[in-house]
Amino acid sequence: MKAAFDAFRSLGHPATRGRGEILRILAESVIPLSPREIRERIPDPKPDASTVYRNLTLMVSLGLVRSVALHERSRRYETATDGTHRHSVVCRRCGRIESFQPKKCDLSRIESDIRGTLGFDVTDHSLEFFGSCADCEGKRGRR
Amino acid sequence: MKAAFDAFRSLGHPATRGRGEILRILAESVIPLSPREIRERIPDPKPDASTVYRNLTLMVSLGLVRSVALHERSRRYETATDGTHRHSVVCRRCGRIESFQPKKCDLSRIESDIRGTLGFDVTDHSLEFFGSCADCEGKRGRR
DNA sequence: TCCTTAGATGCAAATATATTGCATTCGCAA
DNA sequence: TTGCGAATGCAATATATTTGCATCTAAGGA
Repeated sequence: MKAAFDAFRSLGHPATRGRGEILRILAESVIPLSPREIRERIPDPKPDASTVYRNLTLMVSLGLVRSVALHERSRRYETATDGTHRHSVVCRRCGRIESFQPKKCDLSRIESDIRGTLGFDVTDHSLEFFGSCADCEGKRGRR
Repeated sequence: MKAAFDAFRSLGHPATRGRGEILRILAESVIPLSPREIRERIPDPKPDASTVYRNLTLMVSLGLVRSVALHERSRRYETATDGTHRHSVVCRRCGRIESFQPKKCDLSRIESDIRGTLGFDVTDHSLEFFGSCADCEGKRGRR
């Protein structure tokens, strides 16, 4: 967890326990977490919820964390420090979430088309999949 | 707008003015709209906000409308009746949104991989791009 | 190690967004 | 035209997020 602290210091922000905990929790999770879930996993004494929000915002702007939108009421966050990029798969029936690293995520063609037609310089994208997980799939029709 | 009314009736739901207006407004918009924006565009007398929410939820479940998550506080909605599928591009600087129809959106490879590795039956996906629009791009560094 | 200070935190209050219960009204099929 | 089940308005409530401000703390310098 030393690395987490250095990440903040080297970017000119004090390293606090809460910040370290948030990064640790996100690094340990295999799926993106909501601010509430993150806070619940921090051992007591927990930081105030507002602190968690403020830190997540900061971390996103520093590029340490990425926000993910899974069509829920709140946003989720995932670690971005490992340079990887994950996509989430959400079950529309039970809400189960899984994340995976794409073998190759080649959207560069689309991104260059966007630059050409809309003049946007695309820096990143967000891709989520929705459907039914294996369990719910098996139960289909049994309602 | 007759079509909109028939869409509801044929699905077993009464066609009301509010429902027709919501579908019309979404069909006329070139970008996804938030519930608030949709309601603002409905001529007086406007339906109650709760009615707008209830109807959007219904329309999503009927497949008439699709929800889009652009990493904002609220969800946005777009028409789904034309069978097309759009992707949004969001400017991180000014918030400007543009939508486009992908020439070809071939994520079927990824989707079949997902079925194979995670056992999920993927029925749809959501893809958004983020970056800087042409205007903001031009202003870069001029802060 | 102690001191200083910019920045971080806790707490409370304010907003924004979304949902729900219930009485009333409306769409539409007979 | 009438009756019923579904839709709506309204008010209350829930949830998510943001903000002001007083206090506390991390981290560099003396």
